Amino acid sequence: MLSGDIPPNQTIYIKNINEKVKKDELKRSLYCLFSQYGRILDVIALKTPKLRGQAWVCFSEVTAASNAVRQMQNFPFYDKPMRIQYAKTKSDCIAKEEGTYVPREKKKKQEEKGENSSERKRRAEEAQQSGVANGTHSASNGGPTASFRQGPGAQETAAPNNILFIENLPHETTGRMLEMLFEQYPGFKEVRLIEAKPGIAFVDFEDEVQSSMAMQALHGFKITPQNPMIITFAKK
DNA sequence: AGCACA
Repeated sequence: MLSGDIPPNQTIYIKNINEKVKKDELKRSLYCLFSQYGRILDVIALKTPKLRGQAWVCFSEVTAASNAVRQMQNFPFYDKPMRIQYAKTKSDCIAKEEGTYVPREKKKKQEEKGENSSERKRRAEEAQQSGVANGTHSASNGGPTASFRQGPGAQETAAPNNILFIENLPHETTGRMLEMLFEQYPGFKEVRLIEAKPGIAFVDFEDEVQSSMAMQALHGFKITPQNPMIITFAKK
């Protein structure tokens, strides 16, 4: 097995993360970056001496984790190549979804089975609330959603050009986050956030062919479940 | 390098 002899897991373990980035920003960026592979149940990052520079991203499907491990391997994230493996153990959020979550008691190894059933029932009830920014939509599997529609009656659309206009961004979106999404595509030049208008941005590419590629790939990408990116060509 | 669930 290429990924260090660890069997596939719904959760990926990421190391070699730039330790300078704040925990909260880190979680958001990871969520942003990895939700192209599937639904994310939780993102875990701790800054304790033992755990800084590492993170866990829990997917609802193992296949999503597998694609993420392969395709994002060595991805330059905050200037450091990510090292990605499957997690060694099952995440709590996954166990909760399955109704098999048992709160760890001490420093013991986690037990596989043998808990009393009232505990189990109580846990299963809590299983519906998961972490971070998740949603109950089904789309967003195997890549950014590409729901392209240019309805009639919509406002006039600008001719293809090298500048993309991004709307419907969560107000917390940072330039860094957008950079990480768009710089994957050839010809990327820069992201411009508009101070006065949160929720929108411009992204410059070398030419309109390259901007089109990025648009097709990222239109509808959900930064949060409520925020599919709307991408059009900027009006010149 | 380091595998947790504040």
